[in-house]
Amino acid sequence: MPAHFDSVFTVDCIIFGFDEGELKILLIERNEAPFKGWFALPGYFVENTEAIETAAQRILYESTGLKGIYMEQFYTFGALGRHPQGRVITVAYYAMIRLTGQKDVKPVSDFAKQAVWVNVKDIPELAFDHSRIFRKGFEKIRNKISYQPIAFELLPEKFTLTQLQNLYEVILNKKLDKRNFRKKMLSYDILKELDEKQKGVSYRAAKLYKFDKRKFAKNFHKELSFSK
Amino acid sequence: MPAHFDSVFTVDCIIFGFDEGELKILLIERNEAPFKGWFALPGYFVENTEAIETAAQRILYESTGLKGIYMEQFYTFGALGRHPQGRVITVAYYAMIRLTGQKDVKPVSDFAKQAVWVNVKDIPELAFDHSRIFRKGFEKIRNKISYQPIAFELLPEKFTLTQLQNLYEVILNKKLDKRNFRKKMLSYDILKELDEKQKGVSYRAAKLYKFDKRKFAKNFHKELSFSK
DNA sequence: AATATAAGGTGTATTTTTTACACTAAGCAA
DNA sequence: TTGCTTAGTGTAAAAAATACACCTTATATT
Repeated sequence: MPAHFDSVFTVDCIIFGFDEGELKILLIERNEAPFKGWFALPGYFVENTEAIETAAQRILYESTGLKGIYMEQFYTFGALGRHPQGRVITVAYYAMIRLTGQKDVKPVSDFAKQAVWVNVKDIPELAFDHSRIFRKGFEKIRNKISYQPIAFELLPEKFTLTQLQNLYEVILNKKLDKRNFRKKMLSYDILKELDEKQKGVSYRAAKLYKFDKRKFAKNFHKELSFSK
Repeated sequence: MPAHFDSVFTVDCIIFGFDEGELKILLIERNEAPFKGWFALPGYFVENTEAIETAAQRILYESTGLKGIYMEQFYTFGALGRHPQGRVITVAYYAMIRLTGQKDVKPVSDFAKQAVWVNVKDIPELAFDHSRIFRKGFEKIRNKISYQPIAFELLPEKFTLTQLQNLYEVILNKKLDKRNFRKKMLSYDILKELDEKQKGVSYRAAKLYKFDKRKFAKNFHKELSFSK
């Protein structure tokens, strides 16, 4: 690696997952200088023959083994001095993935010692300006969830309304009213009620729902919003 | 200029102005290849010792002679093949400026033959992927105006409610109801009513208002929105 | 001075959306 | 059978959004 960079750019990714009622992101522990031993967002240099999008997809794949996940670019960081070795521009993306719980995450690249899922409430100080990048990205999805149904990507394909509400609650960081939440969510008419019920719970099982892309495309001109 | 670039990046700016009831952007006519003779967004390469923000400010200054205007980064374009000479990443910003009508715009740099204000409804096909950049930026301010008072930056310091409404109408591209608009805008309590009236009109003069930053900071937790 | 012209400025009733709030039903476990 | 835990439901009140039309005021014209 060169001692000093000239106009290099990287892609960093905030990869969100929802697991056991907690919103988490994937962090890697760096295995090389600078910031060796620190936690950081998964990211790497972009090849010169690679579109930014493609680089983001590659980084996601190297971090999680997943392909074809929707990623959204949310900001580009280019302050002087944000990288100790020289001028680096970073294009930041976020992704939301479906954690089935059992799936282990094994980063392929060797610049990372390990990858871990960390609750968004417990994010430590990160390498470079990654703390700032994280805050900006988190704020972005918090805003976006209010008018776009991005939350479904974090849930299993079949989910209960209570799970959906919990997810909204952890993203928005506030309690919502159960009746109002259900009323409103159902009123958008973008969910498909299944004939199935939850299994393996030691109490009354809840109905399962699916996100219905077709209905969404037809009905979704209104905006979603939750204030209590 | 090199025949082929390696990992170079640029900043392009959409500079909005509001003049005689029309929303316009500043375009330059390119004076060098590629796309010589085409219209393009003002933009240029970023120096390696320059923060992205600084480059955006510099480009604004070179295009308009203005300094210290608020600019917002809205997207970074990095598809392969978007520049005929090689890989170029472009960070796009928009700015909103106060056109006092008489002010001429004289671009300093010699890569531009001329700079012109063009109504957003009459934008021609632009160089590179600038048409796409424009559309994305315009969409952004259209969304943003609904919940942030960015519109005031386009108006003279003192303005009438009708002027403000006209501006909203051209940005949102729809007619608004006069009584509802006024009621709502005044209800936010972010305007200061002045003791002055419009001058030089051949009909009843309207009251002038100012945007009141203090009131805004105090009162503005709600969101602005207009649907009719 | 009278009149015409053009935009300024205002209120209310209706509909829609948001909010607040509490109990019964169902399923499992002991 | 009882207890525990979450599922699931409705209504009334408040707030926000919408639809809608006429009088006022300043200037220009005759």
